[in-house]
Amino acid sequence: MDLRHLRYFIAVAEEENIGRAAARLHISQPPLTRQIQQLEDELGVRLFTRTPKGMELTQAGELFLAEARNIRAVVEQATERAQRAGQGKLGRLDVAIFGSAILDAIPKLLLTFRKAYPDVKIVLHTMTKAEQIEALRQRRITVGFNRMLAPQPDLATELVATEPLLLAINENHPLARETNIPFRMLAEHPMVLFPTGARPSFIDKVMGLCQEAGFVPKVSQEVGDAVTGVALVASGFGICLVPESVTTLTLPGVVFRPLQDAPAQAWVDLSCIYRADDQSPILAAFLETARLFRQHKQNEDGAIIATGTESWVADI
Amino acid sequence: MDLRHLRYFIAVAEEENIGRAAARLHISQPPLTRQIQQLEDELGVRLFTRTPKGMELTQAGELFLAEARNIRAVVEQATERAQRAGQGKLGRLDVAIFGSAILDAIPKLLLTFRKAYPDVKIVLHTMTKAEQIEALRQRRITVGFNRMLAPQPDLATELVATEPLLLAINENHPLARETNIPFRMLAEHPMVLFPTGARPSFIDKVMGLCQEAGFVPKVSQEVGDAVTGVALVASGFGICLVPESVTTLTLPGVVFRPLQDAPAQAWVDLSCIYRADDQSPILAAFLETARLFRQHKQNEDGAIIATGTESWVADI
DNA sequence: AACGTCAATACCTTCAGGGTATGGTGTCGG
DNA sequence: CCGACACCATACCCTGAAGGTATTGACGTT
Repeated sequence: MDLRHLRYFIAVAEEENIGRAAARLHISQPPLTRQIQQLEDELGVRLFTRTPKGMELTQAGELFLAEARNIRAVVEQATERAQRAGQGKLGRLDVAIFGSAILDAIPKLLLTFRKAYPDVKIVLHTMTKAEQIEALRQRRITVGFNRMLAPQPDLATELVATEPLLLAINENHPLARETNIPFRMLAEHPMVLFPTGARPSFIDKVMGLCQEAGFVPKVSQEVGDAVTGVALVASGFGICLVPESVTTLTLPGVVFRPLQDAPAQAWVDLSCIYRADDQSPILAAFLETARLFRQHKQNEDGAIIATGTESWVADI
Repeated sequence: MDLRHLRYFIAVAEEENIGRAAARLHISQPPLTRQIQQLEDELGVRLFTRTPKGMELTQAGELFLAEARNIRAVVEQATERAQRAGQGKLGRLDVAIFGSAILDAIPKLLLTFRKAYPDVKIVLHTMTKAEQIEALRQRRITVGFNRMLAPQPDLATELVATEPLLLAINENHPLARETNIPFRMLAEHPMVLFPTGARPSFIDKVMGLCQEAGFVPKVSQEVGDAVTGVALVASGFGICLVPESVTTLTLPGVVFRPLQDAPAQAWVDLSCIYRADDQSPILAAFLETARLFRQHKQNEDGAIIATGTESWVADI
């Protein structure tokens, strides 16, 4: 049996007349007669009673008509779903994020993507950088978010956002009196660094910047993530350099200050990482969304920094 | 797209290798390659990524595999259901019965049929003889049960059961003292007749028998159906000839007596009636069941009459 | 009786599906 | 580094099934 047989059968059942059905199907009458006979033979069932007026469905035919229509609908739906999946509009995207990445850019990007591709199910996984790379290789995730990604032969990265570094200080800290803090002033104060774990990491970024500014920072404590770092600042452990997005996290006693005279590299990247060989249309769609998102964000950046500055003023 | 494409696609998806899939499908590898390409072209979607190890499903392919399996199952089920419907094993049978027909043979026959064809939905309609004929012509019912059916050009009948006539008498009636009542003794006693309505009917049967026995019955009352007739007997309105199956209906004060010297025709038929042009396999199956049922019943008849007689003895 | 309207049959034609042979590409062991 | 191997893809031929035209057969209608 063939889908053609079903199409023909439905036409004949609806027209109750082979000639008219044949016209509707744009074929001539005899082949249609034959196809119907074939279908009946194959099923071993009379689907029609032939009357001088035309073709009339038997009970079995009546039942099979309902089934045939159902099959037609199911097939149509299947092709349509496959096509949408092929365009990345339907399916599942497994995304890994690291601890404090939920703070700003990523949720907005995910929201944008979900708006554009509402039938793609986004599954979030929290993983460290090393876990993300491992999971990508095992195809357990499609894309991961991280900072400071070392290039990998089989993985590609895409820059999602760049953020300036801010200084998190306890409000009672001497530096908190300053509005704009020259970068070299950091040399004198114990500093909380993060994250421990896989290198290269944000720690290396900070160390590099200090080195460039001509000093080696006093390390007060190394911690696992930004949230813990800011928490230690709140308890008076020292100062801590953090990406701007961490400011969405407010802890009592902590204030954020921009850096003056900071080296040009005092910006930190947020990238996403994915398999270089992944041709999945969903990934392609996601990366495209990320690209658009970043452009959009850059256009807004002036505004963000302006309002940001205002809020620091208000903070003082 | 074709069911063949789906079959091939499923095979390739399962084997993850065109060569093996081709072997499984008993075709050679190149045509299978082509069919898969065709399917992909038609859908406009890559279903597989070609690796040096073989064929690997894409996300869209994964989804389409599930759909394809579903379609395969639906098609299988549809053909199977159509076949069963063609054998009369699936569908609906609209049956008409008359008032007191529920008393004996019909429910047993319907039960037998339902046991043999459990997926045929039996819908019961209560109709008079005239209504049944009308409903058959309009195809609102498939088969009707009745007695005394006059032959119709477009309708056929099938004898389902023959039953002897018994006499229903009030226990205080003088005849109740007799065990075997000669038929001619009925001449002297007022009689309840039924059913009123369409002729020929059971009334004509009774009148004919009396005429043959050489008398004209004294009519006490004409009523609509056997149940009412027996009820009148219970109230002392007179005697009433009834088919044997009515004895399943016990009313206080009513006893049933066999007839002695009854004419050979003192049996009444229960037949079913159906469209002569109805080719429905369900009807055929039902008529076949009715035939078997009747043969079976005839074989048992001796026993039934015997126990019947015993129960008359017990009744006295 | 003649005509009209169906479906069914006979016979031809075409093209899609299947076969064989071969090419192209990546992986693996020597 | 190279040949052997395992894949899939391509080229080309062949057969059979689907479609076309012409006609028959069955049945109602005028």
